[in-house]
Amino acid sequence: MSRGHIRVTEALRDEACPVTEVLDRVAGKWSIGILIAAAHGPVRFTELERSINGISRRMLTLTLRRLERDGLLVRTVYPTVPPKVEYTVTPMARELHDSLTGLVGWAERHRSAIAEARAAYDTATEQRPDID
Amino acid sequence: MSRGHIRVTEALRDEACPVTEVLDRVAGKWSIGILIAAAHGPVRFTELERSINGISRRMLTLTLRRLERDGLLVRTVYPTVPPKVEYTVTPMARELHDSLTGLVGWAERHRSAIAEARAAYDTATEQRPDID
DNA sequence: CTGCATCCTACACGATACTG
DNA sequence: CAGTATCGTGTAGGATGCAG
Repeated sequence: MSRGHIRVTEALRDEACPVTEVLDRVAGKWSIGILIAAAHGPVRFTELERSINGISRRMLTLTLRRLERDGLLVRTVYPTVPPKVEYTVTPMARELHDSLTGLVGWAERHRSAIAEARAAYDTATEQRPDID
Repeated sequence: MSRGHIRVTEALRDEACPVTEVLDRVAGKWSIGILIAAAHGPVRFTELERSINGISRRMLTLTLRRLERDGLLVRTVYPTVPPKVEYTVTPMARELHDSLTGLVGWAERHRSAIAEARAAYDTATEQRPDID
């Protein structure tokens, strides 16, 4: 698929908005989980697949590739008979770790509060369709 | 046990995916920008629209609604002749601020490094056997 | 074991126009 | 000023199957 001109657009947008830039890299449903799981040391493909609950093989591969492309992960292939591949976080990605765990910790602390806020909002927002 | 890092991944899995939860809330192209922009005090709709470069009115509204629903923003309407609406971050959202600015700061520090990593990766990947 | 190819659906997002 | 309504696009992500 040739998307050369698309890259230009992306580059322009990234220049304009550093905030968007963060999200484009760390966004995705599984990026943070992978980065945290790999933060402590080299992790194998299957190891990630098992530890990250709910991820499909396809998304694991795609996310891994994108993180590798952005220089957040290093992929090491051992040409053994059963293939062995290890993913290691780069120093750059390691700098992200604190913010990432901060995010996760925040989510854990406020999970119930958020659920309540949602329920309250939805209840208050529920309009009766038949108000004549 | 010599494989202590396994415990971390297991912990991640046991959490019923708080990671996904964070992203579901903070994800979206504009959430972080809005939360940071509103962190210093009440912000009006148009004020946000002007300060966040590139956001459409529709996405601003949608993101605002979602953040409000999750209890991260409080929406205050002043029934004046020209409508006035202010959005204020909740204490819960304020706790996120450090992690958020951490992310943005990280992005700014490593922007060029990431761009280089991307270019290098793409160059190494575009080894086309035959050129059309 | 570690992927890639293909098909498909959901939804995030943008553009535009209209409104109290 | 602060939205809502509608339409169209791209793409993230899931399911499944094949391969080195």
